[in-house]
Amino acid sequence: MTIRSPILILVNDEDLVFKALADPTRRALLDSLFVRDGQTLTQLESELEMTRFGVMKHLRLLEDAGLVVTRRQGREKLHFLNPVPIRLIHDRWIDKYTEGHTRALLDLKAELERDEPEDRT
Amino acid sequence: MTIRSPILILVNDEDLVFKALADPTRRALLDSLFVRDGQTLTQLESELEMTRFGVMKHLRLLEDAGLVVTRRQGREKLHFLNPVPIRLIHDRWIDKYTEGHTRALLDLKAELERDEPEDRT
DNA sequence: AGGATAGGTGACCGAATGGTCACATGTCAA
DNA sequence: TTGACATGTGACCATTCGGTCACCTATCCT
Repeated sequence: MTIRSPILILVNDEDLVFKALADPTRRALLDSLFVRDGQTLTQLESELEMTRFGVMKHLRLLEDAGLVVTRRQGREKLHFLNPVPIRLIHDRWIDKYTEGHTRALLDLKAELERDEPEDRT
Repeated sequence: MTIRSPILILVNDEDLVFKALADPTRRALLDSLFVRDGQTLTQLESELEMTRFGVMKHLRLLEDAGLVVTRRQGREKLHFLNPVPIRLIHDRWIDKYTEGHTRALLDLKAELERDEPEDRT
């Protein structure tokens, strides 16, 4: 008999993770949870220019992908950010031996952008 | 007058990166380049069940996203994996103070899966 | 109890995406 | 120079995706 861990369930399907990250609204939701964890649907909706139904649909995809974990509290549903799938993406294509080079490039990039700030989505 | 670095051009639009990663064929291309870097279009096509045109279209998106860098050599075009955008995704949602916890969770997951191997896409 | 509030379901439509093909350009090698 | 090879372009079609709405269920509070 094998024991099935909750973590295995959280990060089951990689395709769901990448599909979930492909939408800017869903990335904004992750950003919001990164700043303040455990928000409800209504709280998250108030920060976006979208209907509640749209936000709900996006949160559903994030939850299916394991990027967001939820906990019910009375009639409210709290949403929490789960960093594990993101870390797995990193580990997939970043070689441990070349990770130093990547870090060095990013440091250089930050150095250059300090003089020339650039707008991002 | 400001100097525009090549690195800034490589990682310009985050949306292109996530859209590029959202397709399983494009992820397979990155996997192939991770194993053997600098492959041509024809080499990459031979590993996939798809027309040359389809593969070309996918490589175009990966290049626009900065995930793949190319170099022409005669009539051939060599493709190289660029890890910088992946590292940026990681840094966005992995807090440096909680990174240890994430690593610990993944170690535990690996421990559990050693007894119970699971198939992935 | 009963109204207000938080969350959920299924259908629907316009827009974007994945994949293929006919055709075109540039390069090597005999 | 001529034919073979590697790569590129634009149009086209089936499918998927993002967002909204009408309608429904569950919980809280007076």
